[in-house]
Formats: sequence, structure tokens, C-alpha cells
Amino acid sequence: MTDTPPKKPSRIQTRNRRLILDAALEVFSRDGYGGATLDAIAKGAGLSKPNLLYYFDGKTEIYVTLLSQLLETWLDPLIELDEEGDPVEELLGYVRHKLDMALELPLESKLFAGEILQGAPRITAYLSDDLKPLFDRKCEVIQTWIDAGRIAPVDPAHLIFSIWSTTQQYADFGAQMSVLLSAEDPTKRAHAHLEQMFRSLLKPVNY
Amino acid sequence: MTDTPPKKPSRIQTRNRRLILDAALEVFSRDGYGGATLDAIAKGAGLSKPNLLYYFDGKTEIYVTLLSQLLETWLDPLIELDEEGDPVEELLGYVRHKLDMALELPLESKLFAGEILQGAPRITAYLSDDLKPLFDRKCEVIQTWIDAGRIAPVDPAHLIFSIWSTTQQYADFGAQMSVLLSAEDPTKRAHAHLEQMFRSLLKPVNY
DNA sequence: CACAATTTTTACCAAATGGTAAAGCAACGA
DNA sequence: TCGTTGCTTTACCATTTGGTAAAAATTGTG
Repeated sequence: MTDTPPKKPSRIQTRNRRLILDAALEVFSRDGYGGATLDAIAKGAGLSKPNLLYYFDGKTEIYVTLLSQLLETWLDPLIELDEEGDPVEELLGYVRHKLDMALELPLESKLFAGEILQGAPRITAYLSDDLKPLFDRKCEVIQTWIDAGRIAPVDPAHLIFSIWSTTQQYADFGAQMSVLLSAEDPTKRAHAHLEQMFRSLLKPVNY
Repeated sequence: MTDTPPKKPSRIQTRNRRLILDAALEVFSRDGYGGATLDAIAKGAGLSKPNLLYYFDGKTEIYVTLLSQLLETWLDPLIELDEEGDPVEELLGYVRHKLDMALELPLESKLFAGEILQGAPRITAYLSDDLKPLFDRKCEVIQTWIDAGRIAPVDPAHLIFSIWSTTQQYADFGAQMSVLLSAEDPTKRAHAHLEQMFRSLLKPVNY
């Protein structure tokens, strides 16, 4: 019995860790890892800095905790891509789902984008251990659909990349869009536009 | 004659400012604005920190200088979009040009992305003063093409957004792609994939 | 060369930052 | 109610960071 007992966290622990992670998400996604400070996070959480460090071992741990929690959510939509369903509708469903996530969780999207932008120094392990196997599997599914002539012959990997970038931009580049579209709401046309784009790309060639 | 005389910079000034900006690009794009330090930039440039500050007034000035220089280059391809040319080929040419830029200038792309990600706090003025007018003009051009039935009816603004995001991802998310494609070279299929995607989207409906 | 202007170095500094030690306070079971 | 455990505060601290003052060295120029 030398191993650490699991010990479920107290109510107070659950609450404060939640407060900290919420504040940290805001700060990290706004200022980046380097620009974020423990003071800012503590202030946002309504706690003192040493109190923060009672719950987390340091800045990096908070950041990594945030990322790994996020990554689970992030993977879900891709997992749901079902080989048995209708190919075009499955892929369009994935686009829709991913776009909804970007629109509803912009801070999470930005946090992730920021980490990748800087070379993903803290999550490369996750990328190769969790994401890559899933990615490879889904690429194969897509390839199967292509071989069966059920969608147009696209490059599966680059198709997924395109889905990721076109959906996430609505969170990541939101500041730019706000300026360029002034009054308009980017959300409005985003769904329709992406549906049109990927439908025209994927529609199997008639003959 | 109370205004500052132009005074062309000495050879030594030109060289050192170049050294500094080159080093700064590397550091800022890798560590973000907040994570970048003057020491790191100075080291990269092979100068002492106070020497840096002889050429630039401070961290922010270096960063802003870098961004505004970059932004000119960034705009060019969009400016070249020619109303008189063949619509589909013009737009595909823009895609190609933008992709080449992302592949050849990944640091610049990342620097820009990082700034937008954080809400573009230092370049909002540029966005509304320079980019927006150009953006609006080109949206009108695209709308003209649509009205003439020369390309499929897409949302011009979102079309441009999609071009931006799908091209820039090859720089901004390069770390992720490296892991997911392991040995392969993302560059190879990128051009073909984007051409296929935007061609199928833009092809005018036959009737 | 002499002298002024430019460039670089040395020696600092105040504020911010990530983090710690230890005492005080609260909660809770026996 | 006592003692143990869990939580919070106060008071620090070493390092890093952006930045400055001023002397020293270098460069350009008549």
C-alpha cells in the first residue's frame, strides 16, 4: 500500500480548482503562455497567489491541465465520424460539429491554436500518442469511401486539415473578422458557407 | 523647419536594424509577444541589450515595426486579384500565391496569426484602415463575378476567409502536421488539394 | 590629425514574476 | 472538546525583465 491513495477531492477543492482553471483559460488564451502571469490568474479566480499554488504545482501545471482536459473534448467529434453512415453527411456533420465547438468554445480553440503555433512544445506526446492513431484511422475510413466511389477522390489528410482550419478560424481569427465584417455576424453565414464548400468538394463525380 | 529631418540611415544602422528585426521575428514568432524577451532578441542579433535599445525604443516598437513591414507583404497577393482576369483562375492564383507565402515565410505567418489570436491589440488600426477597404473592394469584385454567373454563388467574405485559413494553416499548424504526416511532406499535396477544393467550389453551375 | 557625431559597453535599477516558508484559521471526526 | 487535517494568509525571496545613465570606443569629416 505504498501507492498514493486516490482520495476524492473535497467540495472546496473541486470548486477552487474549477475557479482557477476558468480564470486560467481566460488569461492563457488572451495573453499566451509566456504573457500569462500567476497574479492575473489568481486575481481572476479571486484567490491569492500562494493559494493558487496550493492547488497547482506551478504555472506550467495549470496550463497543461487545461490543455489535456480540452484535448479530450476536442477529439470527440472526430471519433464520432462513422464508417457506416452516409459519407458526405458524416463529413458534413463533422464540419458542423467542429464549427459549433469553435463558436461555442472560442477560448479553448485559441488556447489550442496558440500552443500549436508555438510548436506544440508541451503536447507533442499527446499529438503522437492519441491524435495520430485516431487521425490515421479516420484517414483510412475516408480512403475507403473514396475507393468505393462514394465521395470525390480527395486527399484524406488534407481534407481533415481543411476542415480543422476553416472551422477553427471562426474562433482563432475572430478579431480580424469582427473588423472586416463590422456589423455583421460571422456566425450567420459560416455554417452555410462551409456546407456549400465541403459539399461541392465531396460530391462524387457523376458519370 | 521644426520637423525632424529625414536623414538617411548609415550603413551600420541599416545592418543592425536588419539583424535585430531578423532575430526578433524568430523570437516573437516562437515565444509570442509576451514570452519574448529583449535578451533573447539581443542574443539572436549578436548585440547587447542596451545596444538594441539604441536602435529601437522598446520591445513594443520592435514588434510593431515587424508587423507593419510584414503586413505590406501580406496584402500584396490580394491587391493583385484582377477584376479583368478569368474569375476562377484569378482566385486560384490567389490561393496559390497565398500558399506559397505561407510555405516560404512561416515565421511571418505565425507572427501575424499570434497577433490576431490575441485580439490584434496592436494592429486594429491597420486592420480597419488598410485591410478593410481592400477587403471590401475585393468582395465587390467577387460579387460582380457571381452576378455575371462566372463563378458559383458563394459568400465573398467567407470565401476569402476560407482561402486565408486553408493556406495559412500550413505555416501556423505546421507542428501538428509534422506529427500527423510523420515522414510525408505536407507541401507536396497542399497545392493540389487546395486547387481541387476551391475549383470545385467556384466552378459555375452548368445548366 | 583633430574634433564631432555615432555606436557600443559597463554598470546599474525598479518593477514584475514564479515560487516558498511558516504561521494562522477553519472543518471535521472521535 | 480536542486534535488532526485541510485551507488560507502574511511575509518573503531570487531571478528575470524592460529599461536607463553615462562613460568609452569607434567612425566619419574637415
